Amino acid sequence: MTVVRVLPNVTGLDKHFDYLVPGGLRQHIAVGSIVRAPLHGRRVAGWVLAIDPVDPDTDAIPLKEITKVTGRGPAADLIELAEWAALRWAGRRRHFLVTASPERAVPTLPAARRSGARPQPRSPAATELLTGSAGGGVLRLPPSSDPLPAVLSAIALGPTLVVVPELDTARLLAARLRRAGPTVALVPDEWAAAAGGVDVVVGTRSAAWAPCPGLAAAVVLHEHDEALQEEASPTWHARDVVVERCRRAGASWLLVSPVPTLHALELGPLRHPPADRERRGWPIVDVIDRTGEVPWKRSLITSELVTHLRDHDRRVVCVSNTTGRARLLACRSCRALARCERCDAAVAQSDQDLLVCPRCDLARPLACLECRSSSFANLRPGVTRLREELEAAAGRPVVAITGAAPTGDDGSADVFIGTEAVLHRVGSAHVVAFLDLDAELFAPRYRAAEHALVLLARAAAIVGPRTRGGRLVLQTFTPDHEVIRAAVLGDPGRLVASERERRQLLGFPPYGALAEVAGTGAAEFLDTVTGVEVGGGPDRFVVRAPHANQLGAALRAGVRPSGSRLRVAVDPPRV
DNA sequence: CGGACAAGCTGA
DNA sequence: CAGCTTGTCCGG
Repeated sequence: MTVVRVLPNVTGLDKHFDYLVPGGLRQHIAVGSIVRAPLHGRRVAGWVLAIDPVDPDTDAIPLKEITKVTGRGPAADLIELAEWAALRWAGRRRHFLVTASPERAVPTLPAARRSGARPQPRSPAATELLTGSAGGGVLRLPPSSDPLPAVLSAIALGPTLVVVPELDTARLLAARLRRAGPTVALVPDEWAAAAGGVDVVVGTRSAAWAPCPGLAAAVVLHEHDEALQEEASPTWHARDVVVERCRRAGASWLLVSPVPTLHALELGPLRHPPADRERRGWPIVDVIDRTGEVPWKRSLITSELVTHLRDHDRRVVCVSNTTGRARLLACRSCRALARCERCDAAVAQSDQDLLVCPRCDLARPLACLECRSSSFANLRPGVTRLREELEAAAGRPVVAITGAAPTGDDGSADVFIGTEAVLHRVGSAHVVAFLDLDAELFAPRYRAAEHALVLLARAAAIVGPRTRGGRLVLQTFTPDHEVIRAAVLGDPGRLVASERERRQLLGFPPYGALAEVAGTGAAEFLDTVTGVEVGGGPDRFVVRAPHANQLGAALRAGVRPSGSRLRVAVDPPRV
């Protein structure tokens, strides 16, 4: 009788078990199939990792039988990719296989839908990268330019996967592609159609794991966007999964962004339009040098800004980052209010990314007590007061927009103030003003400069190119900063050389691997991890190794002490 | 993870 | 010593 190796879909259990397959079920089973099987007195779902495994380490044990075949799951190549990702990000295979599986059972696949005609490639630069000897590359396009030609260049090669950071972008792109001719599956909703076979599979981060039989090419749009990385552990990044998947499949890949990350530039060659054309795609940048301000008269609302605010024909978006000054926080995953573990008071976020209790001064790492998530919503930022001041200066209504509030651009005002979330909520404006860009430029994170340029690129997409009057206003005490020069010249490449040198010198990613280990039992756990350099502590450690794969493997080989509640984040977005 | 089973604590 | 909690082990 056939034997299958099954990985149970059970949290906290990363072991596989062998089962017998009753004759009637054999024909419905393939590697990746989702089955039900008895385990320790219950019935659990799981994935078939292998059929008739060559190393049945289980000779002595009487095997039980599979109960049922639920349906299709991730194809064999994705099962292997999950194995790789589990090592790379020190996670469990289960996490990745859940992401790669349909939300509801798919007993049978629909027939393939492929349009006979392939689109003409529309972007010579994209085609060059996709068909080059490196297998792929990075395409830098100015902020508001249309990526569709590059996507069509990929589709011309065969079945294509397209990953974008946001669901709205995915929906829009899917609709545009359908109009252009190719057959499209928007995942996760159309997982079955994608698995059956279409010309293009489109989706957000999780689409890196979507089925795409015959994969010939993959495109990641907005490669710089943080949403491409999973916030919860394992903190995998869609860019890296897509590139590894393509390498294994012999497919081509393309990373598109106005401001590609150093991580992307390490993966393959870069192409971009001629300097003058790229620059025309960026907005006008007004740098407001605040170094001349009288210290006791400092205000975030400068006279230059007031000029824009008083021009009632202009929509103005103001960005003020309140990092380190949040008064009230709630967990983004479980919605619990961040409270002090000793006295239960609501805690504030300090400048050092600690949760600090205003009542008893106890500090702890940025992690939810309920669910260990480190992502918090800022419920009471300092933006409220700024809104009133702006309104007085502008003489018209000003709407405050923060990450937590469900408000957006409802048409009731043409001036907005908010944290960087405002850049996601307002679709278009004439001017975006960064009231205190230095807070971004000098944030205590190794990726601060890169992130600041990402914000400027996002703002640039909101106001549009200089040829249509788009304008950024940057208030700063460091007008010669490389990030500002890059924006002024419309040349993101200006930041790359200095940033690369700095990171190489300090061994920061991508020229070295970093992980953050926090939670109870972290110290004991790290005692069992070998071949890495450990710093920080006592409740939050930074772990380093020369290469990401090495770091992930070392962390996964570590022994978690009983009762430990660890959060392991490889390549954490902010350190 | 969650069921099984052992060991520890409590009260009549 | 039944009845309950707490902890550790392990699954095919």
